[in-house]
Amino acid sequence: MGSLLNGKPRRITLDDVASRANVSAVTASRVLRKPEMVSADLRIRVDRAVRQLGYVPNQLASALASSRTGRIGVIVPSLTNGVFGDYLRALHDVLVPAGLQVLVLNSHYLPGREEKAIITMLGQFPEAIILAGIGQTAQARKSLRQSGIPVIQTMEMTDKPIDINIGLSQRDAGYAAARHLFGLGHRHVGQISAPQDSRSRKRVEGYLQAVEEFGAIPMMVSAEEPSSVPLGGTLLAELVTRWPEVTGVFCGNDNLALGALFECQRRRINVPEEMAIIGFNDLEVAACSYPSLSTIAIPRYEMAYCAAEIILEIIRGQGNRPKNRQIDLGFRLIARESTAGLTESF
Amino acid sequence: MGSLLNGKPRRITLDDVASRANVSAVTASRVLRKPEMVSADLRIRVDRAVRQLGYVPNQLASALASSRTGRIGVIVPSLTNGVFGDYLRALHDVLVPAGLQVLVLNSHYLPGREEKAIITMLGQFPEAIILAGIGQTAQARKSLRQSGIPVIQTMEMTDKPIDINIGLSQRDAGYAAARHLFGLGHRHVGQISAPQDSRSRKRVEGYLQAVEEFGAIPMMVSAEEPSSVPLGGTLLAELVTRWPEVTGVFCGNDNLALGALFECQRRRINVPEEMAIIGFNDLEVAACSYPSLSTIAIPRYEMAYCAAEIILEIIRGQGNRPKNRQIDLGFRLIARESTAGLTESF
DNA sequence: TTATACGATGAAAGCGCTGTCAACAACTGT
DNA sequence: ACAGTTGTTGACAGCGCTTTCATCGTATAA
Repeated sequence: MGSLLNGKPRRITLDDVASRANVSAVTASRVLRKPEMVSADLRIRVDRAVRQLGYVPNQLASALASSRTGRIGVIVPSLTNGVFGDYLRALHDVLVPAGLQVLVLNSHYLPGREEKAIITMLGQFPEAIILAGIGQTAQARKSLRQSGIPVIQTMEMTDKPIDINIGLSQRDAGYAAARHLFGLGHRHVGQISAPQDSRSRKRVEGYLQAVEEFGAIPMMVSAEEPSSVPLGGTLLAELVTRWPEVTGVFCGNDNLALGALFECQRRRINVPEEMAIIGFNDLEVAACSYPSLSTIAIPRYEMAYCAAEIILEIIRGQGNRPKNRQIDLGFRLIARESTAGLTESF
Repeated sequence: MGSLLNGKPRRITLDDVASRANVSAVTASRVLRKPEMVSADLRIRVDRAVRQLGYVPNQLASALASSRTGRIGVIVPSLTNGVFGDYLRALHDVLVPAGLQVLVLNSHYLPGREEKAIITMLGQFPEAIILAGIGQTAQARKSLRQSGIPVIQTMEMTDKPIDINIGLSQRDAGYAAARHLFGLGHRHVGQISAPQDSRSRKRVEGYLQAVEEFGAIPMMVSAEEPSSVPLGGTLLAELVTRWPEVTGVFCGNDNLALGALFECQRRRINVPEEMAIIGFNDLEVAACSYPSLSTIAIPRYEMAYCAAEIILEIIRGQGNRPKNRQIDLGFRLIARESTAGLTESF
């Protein structure tokens, strides 16, 4: 059994299975792809042969012959960000049971790398592509269009989707976060961010809108480096140094917010009494930190779920796109301890 | 009508390029794969045809014909865990510049899903496979052996590697963490964990060894659910309820440690004065929390880097495995504020 | 000059699988 | 009993590319 000795272990092919089961290769193939088309008797024989031989289908050959790769391409800007954990989970939840494979590539928040990732991905012949954000390069958009496959842009809304767009208004969400702080009575509300992507910038726009609406002065600090917990601390330090009067801060995301919280603790600034903090995304940690973090919950699982279902529908059906190509899934403000104290005045 | 997806324009193939350049398909292929074998004249003609037609090679067909896919399979138990972020980065850093593709699958810490992932992966014909951990199912091990490709198990050591093993002794590392607490003078050292994988269990073994060595009583709380920050809080609460005398806790990983820290803050238990906390992995957040978290740093980047280089060597060379198939990269104890105070007594 | 080596090129043969369609058996209703 | 139907199965022809291996012209040695 399993002799590792002989020099060239030829791979088990469908033909091997077929001859072992005394059927034709086509039938063996059908047992694997469309079992309902084969009689029970043969099905059992083939299944047994597959098991005995340890046959593993060659997906390359299968894809080449059928021009269906069963692959869905996904490009996200980060794998470690908790947001994309839930996002990818939703994709798997829908796509894997449907017999599709999810291919993930990481763009590292860089449009250039996203473009490369898209090209690479297209070379794999995915049957659809799901992207995070709407900021693809012109070249990338062109390649995507040319490919003819369904393309879903997620996480934010756009008026000119490449194909289909599922998201939320990041600007409105940013506005809601800032307005929450102003509504609590804060007059000096700061903003810290690591605006690597257009979504982050949209949130800042929302903040600025609120600032203007409440007749306040914008107080913003940002960094070009990737967002991280420690960066939140650094940025908060810079913020309170430049504007000591700040009593509330809207952080571009929950990691920054957590870092800001730690920095406040380190500096003996009480949260929320002396500094109210609101984050963005509603990562798991936001609910259990001390004090717990107020934040904006975005429907990341739902967006991905919805995207996956639409893809399924297009692939199963005749490739017809849904009537509605722009879907806004909204967001929710979650008020927790880090902005508690005063009652919101409206 | 073999076009991909709803009968759009036919894809440009190598034959199209060849006839446009007035050469044979073989020559066109060579221009792309082994340009030095083709005369300058033809090379230029083919290159021009490629550009004019916007030809993109079909990797499926190429791989099928040459039985070289240029793919390296990687299976990790989690994508969101920060540990695997660095791990995957190292893999990309080495493999992508070498012209290889990195295919990642997620096993969700379940041996059954890992087995499925391995089968799926093998169906893609990777030229090598990198695994996290050593706990593969018997079936998975068999398939891997049968495939004949290099297999590298990482993250922990084993006496019986499937092929090659790069890691560290999780048991020793767990022992070091627990011993650190005992060494600081703590007599009642607890342990919390979410032992989804064998690595986590090995760390607990190390803890138990230290407990015995210091003549202490084991005080352990664990949960079967996936590890998370909030779970750390829950487990710490359970720990101090069952053993109020506990003054130090070794957390199975940094997320649990962070949750434990928050729970201590919530309960007004001072860290480290009343409760020393040590985590595991040295995630980014451990260094910047307040108080900062002591932890065990594991060479996750190095392990992956090393694995990638070995693979490169095997693939480039004649498939010869390195002489040393078991590589222990060690670990480091990082003492920070969460275990500060007393001076370690040895 | 003739024999010989060599580099450049193309024809043919698959890689392992699936789509198509024809062949055939086992039914149905009249 | 017959044609008509339904359901199974297999032969064949590729999918787009690469890998032989044979061919050809030219440069080198004798």
